[in-house]
Amino acid sequence: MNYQLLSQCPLFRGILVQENQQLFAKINFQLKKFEKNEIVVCSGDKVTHLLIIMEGSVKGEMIDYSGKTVKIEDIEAPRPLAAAFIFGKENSFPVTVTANNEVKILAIPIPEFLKMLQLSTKLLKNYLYSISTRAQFLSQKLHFLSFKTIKEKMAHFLLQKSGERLHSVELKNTQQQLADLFGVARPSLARVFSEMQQEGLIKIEKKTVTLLNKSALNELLRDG
Amino acid sequence: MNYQLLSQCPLFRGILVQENQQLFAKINFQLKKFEKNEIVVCSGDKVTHLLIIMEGSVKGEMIDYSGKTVKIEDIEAPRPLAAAFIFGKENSFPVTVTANNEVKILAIPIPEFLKMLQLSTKLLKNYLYSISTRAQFLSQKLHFLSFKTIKEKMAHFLLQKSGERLHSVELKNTQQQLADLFGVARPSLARVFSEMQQEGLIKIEKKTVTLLNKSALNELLRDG
DNA sequence: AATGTGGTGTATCAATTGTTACAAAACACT
DNA sequence: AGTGTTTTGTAACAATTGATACACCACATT
Repeated sequence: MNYQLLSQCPLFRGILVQENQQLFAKINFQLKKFEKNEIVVCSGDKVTHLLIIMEGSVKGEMIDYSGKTVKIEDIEAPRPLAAAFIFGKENSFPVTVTANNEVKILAIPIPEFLKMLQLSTKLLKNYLYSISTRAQFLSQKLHFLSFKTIKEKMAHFLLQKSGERLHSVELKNTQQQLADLFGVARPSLARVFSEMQQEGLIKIEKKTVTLLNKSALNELLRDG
Repeated sequence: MNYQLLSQCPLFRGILVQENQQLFAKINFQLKKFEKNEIVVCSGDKVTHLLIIMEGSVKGEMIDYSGKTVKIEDIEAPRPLAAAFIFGKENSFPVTVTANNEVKILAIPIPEFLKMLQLSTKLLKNYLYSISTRAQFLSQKLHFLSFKTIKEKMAHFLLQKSGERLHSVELKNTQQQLADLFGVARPSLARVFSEMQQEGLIKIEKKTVTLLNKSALNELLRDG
């Protein structure tokens, strides 16, 4: 197996090639090959292994309620597959995964992976880091979506960017990119910008947004 | 320490009292007492310990950007505190935690907790289960919020409830409860119900919703 | 039967946002 | 400076939803 490549995978980052070799020597695992268009896992399959793509890329497709398939995302080597679904309540794949090209996949049975986690503190840390960070990311995203109006989202965004001390924010994205991030239409975003400016909440000069009234911005979040 | 109580905590569920005793004998930990209104952790503090509330309850408060505090939630014993923030990228508390009454808190340094995870397979499983399930929950919630119109949310809800085979759904909640779940106003929900009925998508009889055109419902999700 | 209560269907109006369109401004490149 | 492209500001209108109000129905209680 290519341990050099493995160490590029977030899960095994920072672990010496030699350590990995010793680690894998103690457990059972399989290295599976899939031809192009071959199905790797089916939606609904029980998750029994940790699957790590070592070579090639796969696509995830969801089967909708009428039977049609909709492409979700591409995953490229070297990355684990559905890491959040290994140990959770719902332990069957939500998507059907198909090989985009010739693919090599490392399959570690869950009990074996548990063993590995207990053998290597670094691996355990890496794994906990990855799923915790993902949970944090989701949690933050969810909090962001909980703001209903564009003005609230904007206030939250600006306050977060500025931190506790600063009173100005440098926008590094275009309005269009910001609008996409917020999930709103670009003119709507621009309208909110000019409204907030008229209300004396912010001042916009080119790409710099100055927060003139942080307290008022905060109240927008609470009352909304 | 009260190991009986500990085993009621999701993290230690299914582990014999005796095992827990042996486990805790091998590590360093502290049992801290806090008086009412005493601050347990401050927003911004580095997360250095796993904190588990053993007795009493605490409240989490967020300090906003202008310095005011806003209550977020109450947490009652026995439950861990901010379990998702222990190992993630952002490893400082997002909230300030204060004791609601006299509180006993079990504090395990992170390196010690890692040791415990490697010593007890059951504990490791429990912990992975809890944070994975949380990630799944968040992911699902996020997916749900990604639908913009009420009609889309409704279609998703009904298709999910009905599954692949069934063609009818029994509503176990009132419209008000459903509206709260969707985060919309009750009359808006009722309006969407009647619109979808007029369009021939569904049929409503008392608490039973019959899905007349699953394909059309699916297309609502994709195009929206 | 009378009454009260909670849930539902619906209408009206206001607020917010999306859509489309277009002009001005900023920018990059020659 | 001149030209073409991207970005921004803004307006007019449509679509969606929230807010409020009220009538109606089902049901339980008396």
